[in-house]
Amino acid sequence: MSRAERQRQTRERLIEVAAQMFLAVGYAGTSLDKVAVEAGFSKGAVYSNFAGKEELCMAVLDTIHAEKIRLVQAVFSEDTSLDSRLKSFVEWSRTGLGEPQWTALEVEFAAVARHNPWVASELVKRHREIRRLIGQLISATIEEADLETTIPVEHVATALLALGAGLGGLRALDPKVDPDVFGVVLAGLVRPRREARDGE
Amino acid sequence: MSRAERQRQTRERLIEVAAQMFLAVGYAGTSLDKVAVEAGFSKGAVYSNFAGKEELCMAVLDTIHAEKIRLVQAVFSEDTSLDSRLKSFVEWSRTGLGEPQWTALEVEFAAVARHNPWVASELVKRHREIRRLIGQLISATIEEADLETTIPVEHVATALLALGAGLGGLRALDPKVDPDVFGVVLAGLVRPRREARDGE
DNA sequence: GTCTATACGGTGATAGAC
DNA sequence: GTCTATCACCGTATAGAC
Repeated sequence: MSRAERQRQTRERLIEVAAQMFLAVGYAGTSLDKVAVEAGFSKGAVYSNFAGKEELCMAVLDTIHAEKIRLVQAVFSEDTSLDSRLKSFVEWSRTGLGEPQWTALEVEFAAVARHNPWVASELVKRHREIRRLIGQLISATIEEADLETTIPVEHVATALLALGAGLGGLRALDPKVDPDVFGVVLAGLVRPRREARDGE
Repeated sequence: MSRAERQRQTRERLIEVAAQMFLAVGYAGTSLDKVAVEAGFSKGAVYSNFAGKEELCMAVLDTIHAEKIRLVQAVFSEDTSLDSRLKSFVEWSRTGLGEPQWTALEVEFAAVARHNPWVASELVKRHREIRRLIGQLISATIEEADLETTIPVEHVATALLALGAGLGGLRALDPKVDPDVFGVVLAGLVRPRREARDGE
């Protein structure tokens, strides 16, 4: 028991340190040796707990994802008016969702996946799940708000995921890129629902 | 004279070979040694013609950018109906603009810029120029077509650039991601212009 | 079973010969 | 300008201590 507990702590400590480094200097810029030493271990400890650099980064991203999803769902579960919740979401999307360091890592790691089928398939799983989640949130929200999307909801979900990643990438390079673009585009893709259609 | 000509040929040959490799296996996956040998030179020749891996990749991207811009402008300069030109563009955007290998490289290289201020500033220059170009094309097109964007044109330009990069990244991983999302979102962001406004 | 120590192949980069 | 030799560094693999 104490054995398993210690390993869990080692694993978590490695993930914690790795997360800081990956976010600060990117995937390629992070060396496993520095991660291990900074965490108080040797490089071999990393390989005892993770199959390699890719798996470590995947574990890091998974903890970040869990946190992001938790936050989004918390925002949409607020017991306030719809307007208030949407405002909270848009406000949060500017900082938390588009966080350049995170999005840049996400996007850099996706490039790594091109050489590693395992990473690719794992990422695809997560992307599909996230798009499903986004679609659900949008569907529920626009229904409550008597809005409709100007394009199919699945397309909106894919577009928002891609837009978030792309914007984060741009903003990581150029701080002048307007972080509001995300919310503005989202607003541009919905319109008031016509309760009673004329011709149909 | 023959001297300068030979060096120009060496440089072009290196860029040509490097472009193939960068696109095929990505930035990190490409080694300068293999590029040099494949081109018929030694690694030192690369360093005689380029300051390093980053500059070589930047040169590769510049040739690709020039080609893409040439194609887009050719499409919009066609001497046909507006509908026909737009159709050409949307058709081309599905394959040429969203080409996963290219977008993935673009996005991977942007991650490199985080350690290299020179790369960062060069990329920012190009992004701003491209957004300016996109904005011009959109402005001219929607005016001719009596359309208007639902959000400011600058935002549309930024959004399309980000969306293209993000979608390319997603599609490089997951072929099932719908390539039409780009065109659909673009269509969702424009609407017929009201010639005579009521209230204002 | 975990972690340390060490070694290996390969990379980007540099210095010097031609 | 180009090539060869060399260096420092990284991810990975393995052997052995506890």
